Amino acid sequence: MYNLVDSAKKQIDALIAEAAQKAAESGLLPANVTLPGAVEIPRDPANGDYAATHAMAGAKALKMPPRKIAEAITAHLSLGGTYFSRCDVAGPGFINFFLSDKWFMDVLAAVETAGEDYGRVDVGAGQRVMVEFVSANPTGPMTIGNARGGVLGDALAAVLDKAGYNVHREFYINDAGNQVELFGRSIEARYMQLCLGDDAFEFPDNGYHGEDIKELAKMIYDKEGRKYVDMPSEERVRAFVAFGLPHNIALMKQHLERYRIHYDMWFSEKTLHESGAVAETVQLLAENGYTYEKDGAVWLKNTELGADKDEVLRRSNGEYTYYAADIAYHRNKFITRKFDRVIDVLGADHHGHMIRFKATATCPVLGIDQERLDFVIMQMVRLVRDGEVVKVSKRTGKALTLNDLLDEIGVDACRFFFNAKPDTHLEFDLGLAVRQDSENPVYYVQYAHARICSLLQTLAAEGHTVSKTADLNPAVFETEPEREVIRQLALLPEEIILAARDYDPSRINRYVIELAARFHRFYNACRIKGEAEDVAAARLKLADCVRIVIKSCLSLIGVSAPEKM
RNA sequence: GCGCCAAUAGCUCAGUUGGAUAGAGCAACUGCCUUCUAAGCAGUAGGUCAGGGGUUCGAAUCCCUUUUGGCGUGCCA
Repeated sequence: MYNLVDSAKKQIDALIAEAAQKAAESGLLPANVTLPGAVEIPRDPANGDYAATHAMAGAKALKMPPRKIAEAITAHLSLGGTYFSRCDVAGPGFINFFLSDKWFMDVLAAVETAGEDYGRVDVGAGQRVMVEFVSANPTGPMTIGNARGGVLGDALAAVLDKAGYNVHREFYINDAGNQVELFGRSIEARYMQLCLGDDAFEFPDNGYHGEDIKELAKMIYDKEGRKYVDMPSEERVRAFVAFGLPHNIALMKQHLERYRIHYDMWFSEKTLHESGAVAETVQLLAENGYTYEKDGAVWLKNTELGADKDEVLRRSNGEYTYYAADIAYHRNKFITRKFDRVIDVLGADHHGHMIRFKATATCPVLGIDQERLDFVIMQMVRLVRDGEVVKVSKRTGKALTLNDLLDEIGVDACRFFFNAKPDTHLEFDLGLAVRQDSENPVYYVQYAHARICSLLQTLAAEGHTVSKTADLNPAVFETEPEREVIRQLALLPEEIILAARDYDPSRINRYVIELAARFHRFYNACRIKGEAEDVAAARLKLADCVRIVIKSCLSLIGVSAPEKM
């Protein structure tokens, strides 16, 4: 575990505390003061590699001008044996620290030692965390919204893994309930129309109008002919569901694998009904007075738990609702399978459900630890074609499927593009996305990787191989572009910590774009061939470290790192 | 109506627990390949951080409010 940024910041905290103590002893500062400031990385490197705000933050408590406090501190700082070569007081009272050569070398050494595991931290301490994501209804193909949820969930899981959590990826299959019934009746209608003519059988209200339903009916017809025509409707629908669901689920698995998403488990909602877990959960709530009956249905007193409305758990027809099953499902996650933390990645169209479910989770008899249940709500994807918003709906069948999207723009571009901050709306312009040119930032990053691979290969052919950090001249990185690259390399562990803390894997995109940019700048400003031997060796090492980190970041977000472009 | 999310350059978006002169990409314009990949780099131009109050040494960031947009508010999932 290497985190040179954290090490440097901690050193500064300690240095300032020590200097403040000495300043107090010499009477320059009041005694027994603790300064609350923070250590930051200034935007402009002219303001130092790190800046401490302690003097400004403490001005009020000490009743002294910030600059005077800063000067009292710096007068007592001893930087010998630290990562810093000098420090200044600047602006309103910042104490700016400048890094020494040793720090830059230690960063490269950290990348060298850890390899592609560089950036790993242990904030998770091995806690078991489940990330449930996509969980699309198996009543049709996955859409562009699922494309976003898939990337977000999978990359979040990868980030949490790198942050030291024990991660489990799960897909919840909604293979029970009304929508499944409707799915079966939609196939039935298409099948009967195929056998008896379009007007011979009425299509159900709110049925699924997609082409895929017609194809399923056609497959049944081609395989078994008119066998089902005279069967009672109920039996026929059951048979069609039994055919259609596994077919669709297999297809979803196939498409998600293509999207480089692999689940540890596909969890069937139906099994919760069959095992009695749903009935048991509703029973438990009823026994403890959290339910009431109205109009023949069983309701959950969710308003008593802080929600804006009550929920039906068992419909008047005797069937349990999705809501009841979802409670049972979360009891399964926490109680049966004992996950330390559960994260559900949901679309914004489910946020109402999330809010009410959070209220339900406070119900003490359920044993769901709401402190350990988190939601990532991702805003909708707006699909735009030629400047016009395209309306999509699974039920009307007018959706662009995930698989079509992968055909059009490729897995890499798709994974990179959809890994955007969850809580902002994402505009997806079809015309733009189809373009496989430099407009897409994924090529920018991949190009940096390919460029380095080519560079290493070319130089290796001339006898220049990558050295060990220990063999480098420690004072050789003199130019700003070189140092900028190393500063960025050092930042990865912090990025992993923040991405895991905020459930925002898109930080990795931004991080790796910035790393690539700094590398390209370095590449244009600094040559390797023809330079003095120690300079060439150090720069080659630098390039190799960038290669390692780009590759591991891309792998984290599920994007390939080509060696040639 | 109520609830959740958002509003930053012409467009798409960054902006680290409140920090120094608000950044990048695209689009526009100007340069840079007989030398390691020009899918690259350097530069120019572009801003009432939606509007208005407040908190403090200091606000795009925190609080209040108004406006605009998206989503939700089913015995659907």
